[in-house]
Amino acid sequence: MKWAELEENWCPVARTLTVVGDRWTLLILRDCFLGYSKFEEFAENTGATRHILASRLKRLVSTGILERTLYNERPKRYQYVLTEKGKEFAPALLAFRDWGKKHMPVRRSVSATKE
Amino acid sequence: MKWAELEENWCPVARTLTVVGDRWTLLILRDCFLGYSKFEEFAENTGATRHILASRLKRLVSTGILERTLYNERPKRYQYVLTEKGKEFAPALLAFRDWGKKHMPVRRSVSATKE
DNA sequence: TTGCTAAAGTTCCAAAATGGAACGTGAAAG
DNA sequence: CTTTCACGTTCCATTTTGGAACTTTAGCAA
Repeated sequence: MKWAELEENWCPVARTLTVVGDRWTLLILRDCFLGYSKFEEFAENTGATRHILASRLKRLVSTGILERTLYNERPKRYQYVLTEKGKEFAPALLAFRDWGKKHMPVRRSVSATKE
Repeated sequence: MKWAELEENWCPVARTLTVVGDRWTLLILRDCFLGYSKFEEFAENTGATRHILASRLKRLVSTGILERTLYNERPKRYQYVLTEKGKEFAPALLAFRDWGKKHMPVRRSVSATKE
């Protein structure tokens, strides 16, 4: 089954997944809620390759979840900000966060200092 | 970046995505909440191939979200049911549902009768 | 005016994941 | 015997992804 077909699914969960049903998109949105808005910031914070990042941002913009706006004229620099539609995704992200906090503890036992 | 690395991410959203961050896993969970529990039911309702379905179910069981139990002795038949950990994913699924209902309307204009 | 840096992408290719269909298994039913 | 059912597994071609290098536009420094 292809992505496109899922868009017409009777189930709203399935349709939602056509936009955020992959490994990186939700991490980009998380960054947006944390106040980040630039390509380089997303690249660094999410760990997604620039390649994938570019395609995900395109999709988020084309679906009206993010808006791409100019923040510097010369040279042209763009930033991505949440639209109202995007902001309304907050409850889902919070639910993921809460569930993860409770049920997905970080394995790595003690220390955060390298080893 | 690999899946495994995301498991140790500081962010609970990222860690949650290591389990449900793909196209099909959430649809399987949706089915579980709708009362389905069998391999064939998931295959039919989600549209995932049996191949992928088997691997996703394995992951959901290994992460303690679903439990695989025998419901028929001979021949051996198994079913998958939500654990407490799995049931607590409900808020996330509901958030996806609500967002999808509001922001991802089904495109196909009228008729449901084929064309 | 040559060189370095920065932001935002794009391009290329090998590696990994996925889709689809066929096959395997154990047991009941016709 | 032959089908059917439920639950997977296997195989291979197609897609998607990861990673690194490259591109473009322009400011700033030497």
